[in-house]
Amino acid sequence: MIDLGFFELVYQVVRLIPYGRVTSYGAIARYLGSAQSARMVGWAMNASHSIDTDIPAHRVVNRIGLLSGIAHFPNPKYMQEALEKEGIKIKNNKVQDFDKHFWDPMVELAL
DNA sequence: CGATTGACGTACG
DNA sequence: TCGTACGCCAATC
Repeated sequence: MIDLGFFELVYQVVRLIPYGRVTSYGAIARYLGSAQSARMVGWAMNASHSIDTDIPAHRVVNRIGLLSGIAHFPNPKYMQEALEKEGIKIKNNKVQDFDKHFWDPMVELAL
């Protein structure tokens, strides 16, 4: 039985992030209705390591496109490499053209 | 069981 | 424009 808590909601949204796109913690939080719970999104990402589901957490960055969670990955450089592999340019742990690659669940999913 | 922290973001000075 | 304070909710100490 799936525990439809804040975490599962976050996981579902993150899983919907298309290839070559990125989003922010705040965007997900707002989509879930808890605009000021961006921290919880990060918390959920941290817990994503423990779950079986494949969570493309590397596609989730903070509002400025900074890879704030890079240090929390098994291999820190995996996040940057994964993003670059998807065609996203990373400079100084920051997503270039973040606005172009930004995937807003509220817009894309047309809430 | 109470206090602190945390992969963030917005508001205010 | 930059720096500091607060909120949100769950997990950890």
